[in-house]
Amino acid sequence: MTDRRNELMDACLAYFLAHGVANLSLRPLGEAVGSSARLLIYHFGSKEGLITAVMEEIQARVQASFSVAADKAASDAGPMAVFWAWTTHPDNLPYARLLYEIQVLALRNPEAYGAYLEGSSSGWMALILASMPPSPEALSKATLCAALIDGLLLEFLATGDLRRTTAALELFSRLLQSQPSPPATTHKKRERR
Amino acid sequence: MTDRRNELMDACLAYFLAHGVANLSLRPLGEAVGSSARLLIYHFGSKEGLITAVMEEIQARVQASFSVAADKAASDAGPMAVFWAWTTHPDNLPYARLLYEIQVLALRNPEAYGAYLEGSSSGWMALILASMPPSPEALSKATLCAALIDGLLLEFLATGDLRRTTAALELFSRLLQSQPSPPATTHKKRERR
DNA sequence: CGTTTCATGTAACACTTGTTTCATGACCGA
DNA sequence: TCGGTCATGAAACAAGTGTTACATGAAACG
Repeated sequence: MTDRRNELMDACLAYFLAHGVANLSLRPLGEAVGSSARLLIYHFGSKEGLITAVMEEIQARVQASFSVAADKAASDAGPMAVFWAWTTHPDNLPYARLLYEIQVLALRNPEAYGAYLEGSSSGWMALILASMPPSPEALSKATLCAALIDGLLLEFLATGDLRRTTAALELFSRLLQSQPSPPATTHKKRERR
Repeated sequence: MTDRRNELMDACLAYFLAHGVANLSLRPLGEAVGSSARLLIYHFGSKEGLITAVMEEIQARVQASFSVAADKAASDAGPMAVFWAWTTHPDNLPYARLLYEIQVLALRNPEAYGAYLEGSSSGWMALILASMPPSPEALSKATLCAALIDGLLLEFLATGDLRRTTAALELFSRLLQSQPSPPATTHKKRERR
């Protein structure tokens, strides 16, 4: 019943990753996936329905793929290094690019794209917070880490310079580990790692 | 001679800041600026010519506005704090949003938008590098600072949470100042931790 | 077999896109 | 006053947009 629909969904997903969603047009998309604009509307109701369906699928895949990677290397390296390695992998990079695109689109019309932002930067915040020991600065620290990954990833996408961006991340990790405790706490308690 | 053109340019610039450039359409733009698509093409040659002209003007304004702010508070606070305060100012924020938009657009078609990326993240790299003492880790450090500002700004644009993002930036500044020297220099190899 | 549902193709509809053509004033130097 | 740029308007053009109406073939089910 939804057999052909699933096939189309997979093909559309690949097309989204390759061409983005900002200037999406049904007729070229239909032709690229071996179908037609007519059938895309038939199976997904409308262009917006198609985008919604595909983006939900993308979000599910991203989370699934990342959770696998995160479990596998839970305490192997730092969580940030794990996430960085996963995101910059060539297989996963198109997802990041697409999520950036949607995030920027959502800045202008949140009612259309705001729903997909859960999987983006602020969505990872909770995940980061959960993997951190609670502290009065946990929120700032999580924001810091998330923003840094975001910025480095955008820089990597723009320049393709994996070495420089990775070096910057490693420098940050060193900074983070060298100073676990903020300047003014009650009384300098030893932090064990 | 180019009198009316300058008026139109100013109005278009404001429209760009308010509505973005991704889904720009000449007829609504013309109406919004008290003109018509016909005249926009007449004065700027084509839609692309208009975008080029307006983006160049925007870039000039951004650099001018920021250099003023930077001179005024050169060593007042840290350079990052100065830049952060300038960027998050409500008057300047639309510029950042537009530059993000163009940066993401440039990820998909660099031949159209790549030229405007000089004012964006990687463009600031040289500026940051110049304001830093030279060191073997200067490049990583500059990349780190630029990416962090980028990520935090994107997070601020998406969530509007100025307090949290600013706190994260301050935490980062503290981290940076607490560890000015990298781990492995010539002497002093007691970096074992 | 008849009927109903699903999948698909063709063609159209109403609309928007960037751009161009033609025409009309307005102003300005000669 | 004449000629010539400059600015502007109305309308059209070809192409592309999402979407829909109509028709058709196949397959499933009674």
